[in-house]
Amino acid sequence: MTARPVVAVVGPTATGKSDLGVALAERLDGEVVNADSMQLYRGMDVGTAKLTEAERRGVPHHLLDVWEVTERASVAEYQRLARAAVDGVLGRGRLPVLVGGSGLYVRAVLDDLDFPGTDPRLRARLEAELAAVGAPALHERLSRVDPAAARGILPSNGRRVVRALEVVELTGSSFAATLPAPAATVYDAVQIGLDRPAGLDERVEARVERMWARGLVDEVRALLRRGLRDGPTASRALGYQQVLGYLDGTYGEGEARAETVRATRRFVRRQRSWFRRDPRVDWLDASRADLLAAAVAVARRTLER
RNA sequence: GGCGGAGUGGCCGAGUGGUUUAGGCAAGGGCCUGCAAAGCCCUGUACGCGGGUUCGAUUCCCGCCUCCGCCU
Repeated sequence: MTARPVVAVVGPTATGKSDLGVALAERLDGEVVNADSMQLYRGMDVGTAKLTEAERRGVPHHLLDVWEVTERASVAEYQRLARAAVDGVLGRGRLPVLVGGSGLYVRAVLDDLDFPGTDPRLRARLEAELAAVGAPALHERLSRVDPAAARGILPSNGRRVVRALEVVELTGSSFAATLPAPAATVYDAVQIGLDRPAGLDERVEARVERMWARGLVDEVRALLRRGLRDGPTASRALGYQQVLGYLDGTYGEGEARAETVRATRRFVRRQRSWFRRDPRVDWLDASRADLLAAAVAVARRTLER
């Protein structure tokens, strides 16, 4: 058995990662650590397809419901929390099962990523400038102070230009604009990639239908009272964003639902493109009958080496 | 049957007698170190059919077909 084992279940949404995570934890004496950026929010349950208490079947779950919807998400903070959670599980002599489709979050836990700091005031200033002069102008400035970073970021991508400028101003040194090759791992991790080459579109549709049936609109109304609109991250989550649009009349309810389906499909494409390029991911077709056995086999093969 | 209008890439939808042949959506591909369910980038030579005019027709003319109105 390796020293610091972690089993990660990754891949696009609506493939059944959460269920597999629970099953794996049961079989391998594990505890689940969430790696889904939106399930970190308290009160975002039906829209994020968070497992219910019953569905967790007694398996401890970490890092669900830790942020208020008004808070801006932060990978760096997530990294601290998640590493602490994983280490806690290991300390109990159990197996951490990291489950989630947020690519950067998964990587922040498993790989040796170091996020330079941030400063709210500086960030606010840069964002104001972005709004005033536009992304290309800021990008030009970036190319003067940090040409390498500028080359790695498209002039149109305001968000990333702002972050790069922030890091440069804060640290006085250059912003490493590209990820290191996926190699430097902090844990002895297996990444099981779950996908459904056929039929995922239908599942996405069914999932959105279910979200509505289970009261997504009411959930959003409740979150509104807790400041959802002021949350820069939570208010943009799939489903939530569209219901907000419905509630203020931007579109009808049916339209909001259809738009949620479309946006989720686009999201699936982005998730695939993120996870596909990591050669360490072992892919399994989620529709196979012996999925759990296959996943257990993959986990054991890698961990008991 | 008559009159009028329309037929454009998967859908919507502009437009023009000829270097780069709109745009939007959908679809596909990609990027990614502090909002990542976010942000950003790339990819489609299509003009109903047959003739004609022309150096050249998606664009002009004729016929046909289909659709939509109105009339009989």
